[in-house]
Amino acid sequence: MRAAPTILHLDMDAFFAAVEQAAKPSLRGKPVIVGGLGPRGVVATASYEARRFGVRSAMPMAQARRLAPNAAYLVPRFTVYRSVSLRVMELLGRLSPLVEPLSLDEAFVDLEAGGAAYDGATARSVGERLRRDIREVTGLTGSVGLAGSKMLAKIASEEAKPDGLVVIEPGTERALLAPMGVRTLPGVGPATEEHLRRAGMTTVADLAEAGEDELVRLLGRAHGVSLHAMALGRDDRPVVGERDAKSVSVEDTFDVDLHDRVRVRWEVERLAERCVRRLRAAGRSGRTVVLKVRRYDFSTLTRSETLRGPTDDPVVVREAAARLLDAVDTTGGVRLLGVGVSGLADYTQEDLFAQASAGAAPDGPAGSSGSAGGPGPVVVRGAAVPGGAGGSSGTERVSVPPDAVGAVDGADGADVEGRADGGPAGAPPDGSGRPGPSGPSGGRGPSGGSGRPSGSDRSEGPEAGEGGEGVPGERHWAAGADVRHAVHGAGWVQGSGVGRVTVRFEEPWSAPGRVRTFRTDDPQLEASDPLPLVGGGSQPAPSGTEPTCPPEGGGAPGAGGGARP
DNA sequence: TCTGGGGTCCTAGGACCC
DNA sequence: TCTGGGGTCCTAGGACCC
Repeated sequence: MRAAPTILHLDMDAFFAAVEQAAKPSLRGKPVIVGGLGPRGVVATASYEARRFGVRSAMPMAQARRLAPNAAYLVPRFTVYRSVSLRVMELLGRLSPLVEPLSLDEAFVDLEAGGAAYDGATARSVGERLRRDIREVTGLTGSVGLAGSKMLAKIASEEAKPDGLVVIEPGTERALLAPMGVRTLPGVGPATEEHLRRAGMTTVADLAEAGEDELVRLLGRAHGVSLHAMALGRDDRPVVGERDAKSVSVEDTFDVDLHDRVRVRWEVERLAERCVRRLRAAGRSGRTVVLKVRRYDFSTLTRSETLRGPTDDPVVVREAAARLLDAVDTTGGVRLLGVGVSGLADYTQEDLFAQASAGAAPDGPAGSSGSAGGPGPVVVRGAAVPGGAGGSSGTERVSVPPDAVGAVDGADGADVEGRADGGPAGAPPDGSGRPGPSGPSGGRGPSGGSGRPSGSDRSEGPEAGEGGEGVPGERHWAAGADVRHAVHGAGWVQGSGVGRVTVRFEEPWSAPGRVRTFRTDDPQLEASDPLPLVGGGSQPAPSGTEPTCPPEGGGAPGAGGGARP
């Protein structure tokens, strides 16, 4: 809690949807909903136009379609969101060395640390300038909150939405918070809210009044103490820059529940390999493998196994995941499967190599039972070894021998080898022809029909390397995806079905474009990379036209029904 | 046509050790 | 040989956030 409102919280307005509107002129001013499009999809972001119909984040897509049947429904394009986000984060970096990103569209900035502001007036002008810069560089709007603590800065930006700025002057926070609902405070979700309500507390003032002891009794130590402090407006959490990830995981929800045990196993192995690819892309290895299973009735369980040393070997992770699956009853059907790795080690393969060639390869029972030494640089490779409390399992963990280099940088060497011994090959065991769940919905990919599973993969890794998911035979065109036609140029998929695909040909800087329909197997049509949103640096300038301002965009003439895929 | 995907943090019990 | 007690690691689950 500081005496000047020099903690800034930025929250981009309806980020994914706003990016889509900036990229697709015909959608400006119209309801746009981004999320999974399959039968089990949910809304990731709804534009403000769509919110007027009652559509909200995390709402099942089916419900959104009932509320706003004429909205444009689009699959997320994380590559684009990530690049826009990078631009925004760069702007924040100019204000202070202390920037704490919370997600692609949100961050805290410590203005004091950057010497950018020292009181309410300077903070406000920094915030206003930031908003202008963001608009200029990205064409999008963001809301800014300024206060003396993170909690209040975040509450302020929420109040500022959309497209605004709010400063909470230190000294006024208690009075401001008192009448607000408990859900305003970070860390209070539906469960805690209900818990508190049953105890007769619905406002922040109620919490402050209840006292710390009472809240601890009700909610447990950590939660109770922090909630009481927050209710009094006290929050000393510092803004912290880049933090290392603590786990990496991937999961898929299937369009229809999986019953076939062989298929379930095959999916688990596939997920394990995807997970390892992400792990490696981040240059890390991990010690605990976690399997997640959500059953037909939505009950969810996790099983984990801790190895004797960290690994990034796909074979090891795959086999551990498969072992964990063996102990899970899946009768009744499986809705979701996930594989994760935690207990991440900091060093990379390069370090290990250096270490191995330096002859410093560790020996002896590192990290075995007890605390001695912690997880040393012991890489589990080849032989999978649970390192449970007893540590009795006889299998040897293997440290990296110098000659393992081939397997190390040839990540795929290990991969291929793994497949030879029964790992997932190119097609699912049930012969359904595609790895993705094939359901009544016509065989869309996992994760709600983005077509390609990576469509909803927000990994920072090279998601294109995910194997492409090439469906032999028919091509699938996801709504919102970028395409290029040999004659008509750049466009995006507005919808597809019964052997036809409808494409709107327009670019971020063009006027709303025309729609044409093709056969799904039209050889002149191909998937393409996304176009950059706005000029800037190396990008093609939006010659002559207005800088992209999503909400207006010139009224989107001639877009009768244009928003509907 | 019920409920995504990627994370973080906390709690609680049991094993194990000193 | 009656039951202490603290610390760490592991596992499982739950709440929450975007």
